Amino acid sequence: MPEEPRRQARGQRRMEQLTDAAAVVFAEAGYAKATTNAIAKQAGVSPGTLYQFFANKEALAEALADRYRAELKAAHEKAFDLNMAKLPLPELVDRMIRPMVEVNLANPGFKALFSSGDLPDRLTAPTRALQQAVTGRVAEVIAARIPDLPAEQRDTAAAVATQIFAALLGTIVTAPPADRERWITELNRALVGYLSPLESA
Amino acid sequence: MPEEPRRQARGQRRMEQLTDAAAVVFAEAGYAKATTNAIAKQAGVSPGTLYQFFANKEALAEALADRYRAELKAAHEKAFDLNMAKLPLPELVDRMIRPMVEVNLANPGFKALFSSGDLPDRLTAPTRALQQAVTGRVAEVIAARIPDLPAEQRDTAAAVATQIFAALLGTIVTAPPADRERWITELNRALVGYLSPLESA
Amino acid sequence: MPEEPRRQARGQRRMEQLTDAAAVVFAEAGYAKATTNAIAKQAGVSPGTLYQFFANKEALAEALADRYRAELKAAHEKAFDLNMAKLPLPELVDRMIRPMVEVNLANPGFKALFSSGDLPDRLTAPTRALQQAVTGRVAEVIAARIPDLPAEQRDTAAAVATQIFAALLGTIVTAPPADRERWITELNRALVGYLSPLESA
Amino acid sequence: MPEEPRRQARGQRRMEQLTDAAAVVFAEAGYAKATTNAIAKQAGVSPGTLYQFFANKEALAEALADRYRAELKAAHEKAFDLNMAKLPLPELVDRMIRPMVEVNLANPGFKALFSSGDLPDRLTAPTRALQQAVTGRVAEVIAARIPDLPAEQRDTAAAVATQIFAALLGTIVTAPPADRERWITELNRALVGYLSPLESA
DNA sequence: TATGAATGAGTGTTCATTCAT
DNA sequence: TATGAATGAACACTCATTCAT
Repeated sequence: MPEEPRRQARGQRRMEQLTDAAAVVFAEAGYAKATTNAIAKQAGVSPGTLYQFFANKEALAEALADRYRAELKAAHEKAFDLNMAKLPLPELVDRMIRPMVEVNLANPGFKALFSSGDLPDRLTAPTRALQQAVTGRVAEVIAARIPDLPAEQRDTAAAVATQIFAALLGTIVTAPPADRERWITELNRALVGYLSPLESA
Repeated sequence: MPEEPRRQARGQRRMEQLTDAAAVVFAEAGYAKATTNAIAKQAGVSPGTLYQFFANKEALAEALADRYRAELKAAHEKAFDLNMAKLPLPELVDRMIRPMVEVNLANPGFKALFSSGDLPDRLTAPTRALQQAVTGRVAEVIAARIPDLPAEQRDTAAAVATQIFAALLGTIVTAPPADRERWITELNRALVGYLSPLESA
Repeated sequence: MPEEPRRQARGQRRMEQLTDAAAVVFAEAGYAKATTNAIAKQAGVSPGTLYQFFANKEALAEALADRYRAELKAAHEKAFDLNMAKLPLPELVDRMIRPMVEVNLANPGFKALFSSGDLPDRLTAPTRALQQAVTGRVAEVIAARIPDLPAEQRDTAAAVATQIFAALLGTIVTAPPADRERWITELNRALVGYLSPLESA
Repeated sequence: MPEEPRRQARGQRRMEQLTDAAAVVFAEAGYAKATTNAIAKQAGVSPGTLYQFFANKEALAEALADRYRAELKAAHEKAFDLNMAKLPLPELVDRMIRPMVEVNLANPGFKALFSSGDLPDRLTAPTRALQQAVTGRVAEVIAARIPDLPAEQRDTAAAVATQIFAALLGTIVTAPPADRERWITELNRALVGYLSPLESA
């Protein structure tokens, strides 16, 4: 009797249902104002069921952040490999940026978790994890491009670049689609401007 | 008998007491989770008193934002004048940045209002006003330095610079004091990197 | 498994519990001073539960008014039919009045909703609905008894009769039981006195 | 030095100011929802001053009721004397009713105190006093007209008549001026209908 | 007398979370 | 597993009343 696997599969589906719903509600209301009851309803499920799978609102955010992390990673792996690290910097930056913007556009809840100043302390954890996933990836690319850069400088640069990216992401996503390209260009220029001096060091 | 002025003075003091308290509580809890009762208690005052001076939580935030705006302006005016616009860019940026960092360090609630993604819609107004005060100032300086730059490019640059600044502000303020200088340097490099290409256009 | 019906039944019971409690508290304190927390406590339930079933205090009053309307209708239908419209007027009036007085005596909150001057504007709606239910019934009876009476006169008479009734209801219900019959007689005389001239028109 | 009288005069004026203001606010908001601060503001006075003259909200209502009582009495005395008690009943009733309606129309707060179902228990006192002033006057007239009527019946009749009057007053005052005369007629018919059988007893 | 800032218990309402079914 | 009724502490805000000036 394949009871167990079936159950697990069902559970898996439920969890996705719920994180999907959370993404929608976080996107509409922001994390702080999102209510678990609203998320449950959006998932077509009772509040009790939600708590069967997630210990609390925060756990839901964490799961969502994990999912975004995975999606981000997949998008990057698909669009980017370390051989590209030697491309001209503006092009390299462009190739880094685009998939992230697309993941963002495709996932309305992303921004609520990725760039948010007003969260309860404990939620900073998943937010930070999400940011660090990006930072780590950026650090890798920098390492591939400028192998001689001391680790500390490299990590600092990656952190700063990520923060610049996070800051402008909101503007890009919120902007009318027609303006989006312009803001992406600005983001590119900002990152190139910041990173290029490192290469000649 | 200076009855009236005395009373007004008392009212003035109370309002400061309350915005002070709001700053503390916003800093600790963020705007969304800050409670008016907590603010009143922090001010050593009953909730009713708070509402004698401020119509609601939002009004408190607005008043606080106004105060920060004024303080920012004063700090800038003291430390900076447009003659400096012709200094070497890194130095210019440094002179712009430092007073803002100091105002921030001195005002724990600043960040909660200045860089916050998760606010009720209506609060976006004071937040935006605060950001725009900065953006405007930056635009002025750019205009003084690169008079031929088209207005649109100038405003875009000012907006982007402000957002980069806002993004790194958190890191600077949160960082252990020993690391602060390092982060300020990075912020400087980021801004210089972004802005310098404009000069040769 | 009769899960669903059982749940619904429970919900139904809760709603009755809550309207019962509201009736008691409205009766004791009047609508304006009645607090939802007091109603919840009277129902032996937490405030949150109250709001699971009723969107707000007003909704509770509306439900209560509806219930009274239904009870009134039932009482009338049981004790009265239009064939009686041809009885001698005093007897007819008596048969109209008695069931209403009884419903009133049995429902302590009735008066608070039926005859109340000091309600928030929006609550006037259920109050008015309740009064109009009575007015409508009275108009029907008048129509059956005096078919030739122009509609406008009939409706005016019904409205006035209802108001006379509402005015004396308080006295009747408040009076010591021993005096009640006396006041009912007076109410009867008042209504007969007002209505009888219409018959000879 | 005429200090004392001047002071008293000033106090008198203040009290009038305040009862005037209370009348306005009661009329607009009803007794329950009227706030003492609103009354003070309407009087152009601070809340503290209000409490210098009136122990509480209720005392204000009492004073207002007293004033209305006096005004009513004056109006009646001006328009009516006991010789009229022998007029045909409809005319007599008309002469009783009109001045009261006029006082009502001229005093927007009257209704809030005279016919109000939803008041805190203790306020019932002034309301009742107001109603009893009317009842007493009606009883006098009945006594003059039907001297042989036993006191108990007379008082009952006066009470009932007053309540009928109170009930329809709201309709009359609220109605569009064009309809007012019609409602006054109905009130007259109701009272005549109720009272005329007493005469032939 | 007059002021108006101050009080604080209390209001209607919300929501993360639990638990009997 | 799933339900959804139930919880209750907490929230933003109000207002009759007091009191230092």
